[in-house]
Amino acid sequence: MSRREMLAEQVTDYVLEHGIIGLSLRPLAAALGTSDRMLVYHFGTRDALVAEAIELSNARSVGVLRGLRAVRSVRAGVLALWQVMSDPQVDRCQRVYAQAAALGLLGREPFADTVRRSNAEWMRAVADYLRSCGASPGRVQRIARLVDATMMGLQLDLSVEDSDGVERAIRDLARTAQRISDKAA
Amino acid sequence: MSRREMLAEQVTDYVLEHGIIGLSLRPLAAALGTSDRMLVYHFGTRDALVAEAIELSNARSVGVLRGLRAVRSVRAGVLALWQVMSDPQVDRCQRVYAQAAALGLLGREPFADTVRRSNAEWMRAVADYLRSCGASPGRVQRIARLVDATMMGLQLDLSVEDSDGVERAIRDLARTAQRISDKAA
DNA sequence: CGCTATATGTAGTGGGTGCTACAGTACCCG
DNA sequence: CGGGTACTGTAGCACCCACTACATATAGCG
Repeated sequence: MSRREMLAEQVTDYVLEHGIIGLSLRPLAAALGTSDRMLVYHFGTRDALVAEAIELSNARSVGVLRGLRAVRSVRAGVLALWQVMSDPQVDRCQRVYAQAAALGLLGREPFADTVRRSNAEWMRAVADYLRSCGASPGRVQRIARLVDATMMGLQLDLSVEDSDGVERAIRDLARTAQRISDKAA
Repeated sequence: MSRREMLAEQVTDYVLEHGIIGLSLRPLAAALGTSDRMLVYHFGTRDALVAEAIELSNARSVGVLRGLRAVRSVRAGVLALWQVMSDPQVDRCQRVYAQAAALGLLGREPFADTVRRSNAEWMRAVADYLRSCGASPGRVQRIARLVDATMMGLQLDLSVEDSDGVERAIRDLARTAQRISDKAA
């Protein structure tokens, strides 16, 4: 494992903890026991660093999701998915993704491609998992999109207020997903 | 209309255009034809300015929603809601909200209360609208939460990639909302 | 040994940041 | 007219930013 790779992992840890929005090199470097000089040396640019951290963060959450074993129904699969999303590891990754999306929203940052690719990979993993739970192959994309969007929105809500209606919403979502998979539109 | 109020409106316009994430006083002031000196004079602090812009932005989108006339069914109401959310005016407000939430996600900014209140007000407006469309009063909160979260997630998705599955997801959501309203859980 | 590539420390540059001190100006009320 | 109040321009402070120039250390390899 090269020095650069090690640093990239550490940077990702830091980013998962502190977010990417106000990230600046000097505090980051200090927390890692190195200097901004080194970060720029290894990664070339702050933006490149952040992009790499986003990719690694996404890879981690995809990894967790890929390791999830299938359950018997789509409905149960959605509930299992929500548990994964609530796992602190994955949760933090999703929040980084939300920040990246929020930053990209107004086209300010040049990470559009990175975020797009990460999201596509994540969506693929979600769809694959739901398929392995028995979701209709012809409708799994449609289900995955609905499930992913709703969970993202609920997570945003959760960070704003600890709302109790979230569990209920997840159950509604799970039932809907099951229904879409079962019968024709 | 006091000078301060006029400035606040202009600031809100600017924020809806440029977001709140990297907002800095000098470019903002320049765009408004004034100076950072003035902004600080009228609002006291950059953070206070941003908080006020968030509130005004939210007030605008709530205003649009409150002006929406009821339709005959929950299902149609959800579709109408999505149209409102897709309106550039409201869309931008929601994006500002997403940015605020993303900022608040990791507790970095002191706007937690502002965002919380704004969100509560918005959720109330959504619930009121759905109720006026005939949603079961006992379940309207539950429906509103699901609808709002899903739409927020879909909007985030839309900003990342112009995904075509979104309309489909909205229709699925509308049908689900109708079903929840109609029959017991 | 010497040479080269990788890694690191020191110090700095130019620029942007929020915010302030101070000195006004314009206007309304008495 | 005099005096307060609302507003504005100029200049600057102290700080943080990403990034760089330059010198240096260390290690592998012939």
